[in-house]
Amino acid sequence: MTKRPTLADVAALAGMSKTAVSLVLNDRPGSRLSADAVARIHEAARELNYRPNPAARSLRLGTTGTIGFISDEVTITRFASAMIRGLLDVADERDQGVLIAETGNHPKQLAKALEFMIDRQVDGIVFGSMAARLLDLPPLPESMRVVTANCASNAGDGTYASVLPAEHEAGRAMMRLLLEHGHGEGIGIIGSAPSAPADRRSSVTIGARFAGIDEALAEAGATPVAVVDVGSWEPWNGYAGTKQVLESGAPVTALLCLNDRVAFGAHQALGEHGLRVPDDVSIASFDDDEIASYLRPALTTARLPYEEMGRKAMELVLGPDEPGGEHLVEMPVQVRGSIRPLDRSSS
Amino acid sequence: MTKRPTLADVAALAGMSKTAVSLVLNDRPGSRLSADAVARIHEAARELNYRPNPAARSLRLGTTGTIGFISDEVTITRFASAMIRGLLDVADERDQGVLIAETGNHPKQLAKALEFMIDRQVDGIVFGSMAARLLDLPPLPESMRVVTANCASNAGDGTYASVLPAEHEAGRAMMRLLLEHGHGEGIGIIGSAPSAPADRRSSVTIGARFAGIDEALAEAGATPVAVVDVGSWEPWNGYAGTKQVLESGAPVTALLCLNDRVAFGAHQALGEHGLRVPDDVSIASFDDDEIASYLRPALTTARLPYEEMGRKAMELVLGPDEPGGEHLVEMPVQVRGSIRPLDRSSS
DNA sequence: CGTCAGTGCTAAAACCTTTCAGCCCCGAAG
DNA sequence: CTTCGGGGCTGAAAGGTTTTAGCACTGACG
Repeated sequence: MTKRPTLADVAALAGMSKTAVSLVLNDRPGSRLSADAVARIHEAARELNYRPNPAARSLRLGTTGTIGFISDEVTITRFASAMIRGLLDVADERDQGVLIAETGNHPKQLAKALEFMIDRQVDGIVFGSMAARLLDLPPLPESMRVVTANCASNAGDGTYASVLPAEHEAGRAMMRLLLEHGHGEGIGIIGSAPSAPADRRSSVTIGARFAGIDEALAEAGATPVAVVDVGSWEPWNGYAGTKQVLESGAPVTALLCLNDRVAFGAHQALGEHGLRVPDDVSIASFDDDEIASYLRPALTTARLPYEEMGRKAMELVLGPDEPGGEHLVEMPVQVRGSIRPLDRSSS
Repeated sequence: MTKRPTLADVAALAGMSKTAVSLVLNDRPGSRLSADAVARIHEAARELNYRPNPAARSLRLGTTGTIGFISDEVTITRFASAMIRGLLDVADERDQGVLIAETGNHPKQLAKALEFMIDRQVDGIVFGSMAARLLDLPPLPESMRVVTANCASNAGDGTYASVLPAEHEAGRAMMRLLLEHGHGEGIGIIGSAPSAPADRRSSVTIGARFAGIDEALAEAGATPVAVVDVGSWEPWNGYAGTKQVLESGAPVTALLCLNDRVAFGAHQALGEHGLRVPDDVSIASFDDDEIASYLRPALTTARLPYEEMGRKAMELVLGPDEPGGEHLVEMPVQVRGSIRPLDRSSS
């Protein structure tokens, strides 16, 4: 193991100039070298197992074949890690590298990560977020390609492309599913309504989810028999909120939980009250978290399409066109055992 | 936004040579420049907001300030993603970048990722794995610093440092915990024994966990009243395995589950049999997975220290000394509500 | 006065690519 | 016989940094 072969080594072996080798290896159109020369160069490169030095290339070209991924906590927490899978898949297909950094929501960390990426001359940046928040981005170099995944940016002029889950559709679809199963008279909703629907900073998308739910209700002329605000969407809050509904005596036949963890808590509370899923109460929720499939019966839930958002974001940032606009990714409904048609006789 | 300032720009502004600027900015020991010159250079650099070009530096130095992280599925799946948190934390503290790639266990992908990292001249590589397997690594450049996290490599000569969870200790500790709570006469173990303890390729560490469990049993002269092999450690298998134990009529007072997902299934099976945790049956397990804290009562479990392993691995690869040897990271026991002392009267 | 040791600083090479500008030669057209 | 065009190829510069070797000067010492 001596030293990596360089362009000059290949040139020497092939008996040609560095220019010729570079031209051939990058098969530059318009450069006319004899077929013989081309063959000799390829042969020499193969023989030396030549691989170009990316640092030198970057220096000359100002381009790196690397995309930066900056997120609040995507890489770091388990919930959204599928997003990385999507990003990496696409990057790998196109032989691009991915440089990652996490900010933990500290603006200072964000600035540092950004500086780092720009210094390294990444060809583009994907910003990811766990909760679909509005991101405060400092001004970036004109030429930098930027896509935000599961979040939007403060650049209100639509400068940056954003990839978001189609929450409106999903909210509508889940509620309709419940209605179609005959639960119109006994629907409970577990999970807080967004405190200020216009507060895009805390969540860009949850408002849309609620709008979809409301739309489905309005279309059917139905009203929930219970709506409980549980604060943060954690299992213990779902448990408490559901308990509260049950103790109030509201005649629920189905629960729409705002995420799977809340649904998990609801499941526990139902169990303790001697109610069975789905025989006594149906449950529908959102996210398709890991636990959704662990429950017995497994949860019917609308999947947050992290992997697809990651793919889409990387495709946009690598794509031929300047990225821009809002891209919605479908939230597929995973139909499992937690919903059943309401027995007419019991109404 | 014109062009990034270069060393030459700083030199011109300070009225000094590029050499002087480089010397000062890297405060090279032994270079004697006048205090005045040093001040002028710093001032100029600050004024232009100069930041060195990493590509140029890499080209010259052959070093990149970047560590590669290659794993089978760590980044991609949720279970071990805390490992990345540890890696990134340390990297960030030391201003290092992290380049990631996933192999999905395909040797071809591994080769590609490796080639990529070597081309980019990363300063070191951390190999991670979800399941503590034995990794097949192709030969690497002599100078490359390598650490494996939650896995070992085939380089049997101990060339590469490895960071592993202290499974033996943890196995022993969990079993002792159960014994100390008076469950010596009624312990059931849910989860397969490793089919071939010597098969380091499928798991380098699970053997040690079982050895620890056995050691604690032997020390106390106790024998489990039931041991059930459930195949893969998933909730549904834990459920089935536990059901089998209960139906066999074995007088279990405590269940040691080989991971939290199995424990989750066990919890469900106990519930369906009208048994309560921990009043009727105690549960202990391993991993400290997300769901361990969702259960009611929450699970007492020995944590798989992914984050700490990530930290340790990055520290080793960045550390001053050539990494080497095996580094065990403690698996702390998270004591929660799922275990209670056995009522003497019931024995 | 010559030498010597510091002190303060710099020119230029090296790292490896890509690319602009241009060289030489040959055959064809004027 | 010149001019021209094009085919086949190359020299050298540029990109931004680090580092080696060494220059010019001053003051002290023999």
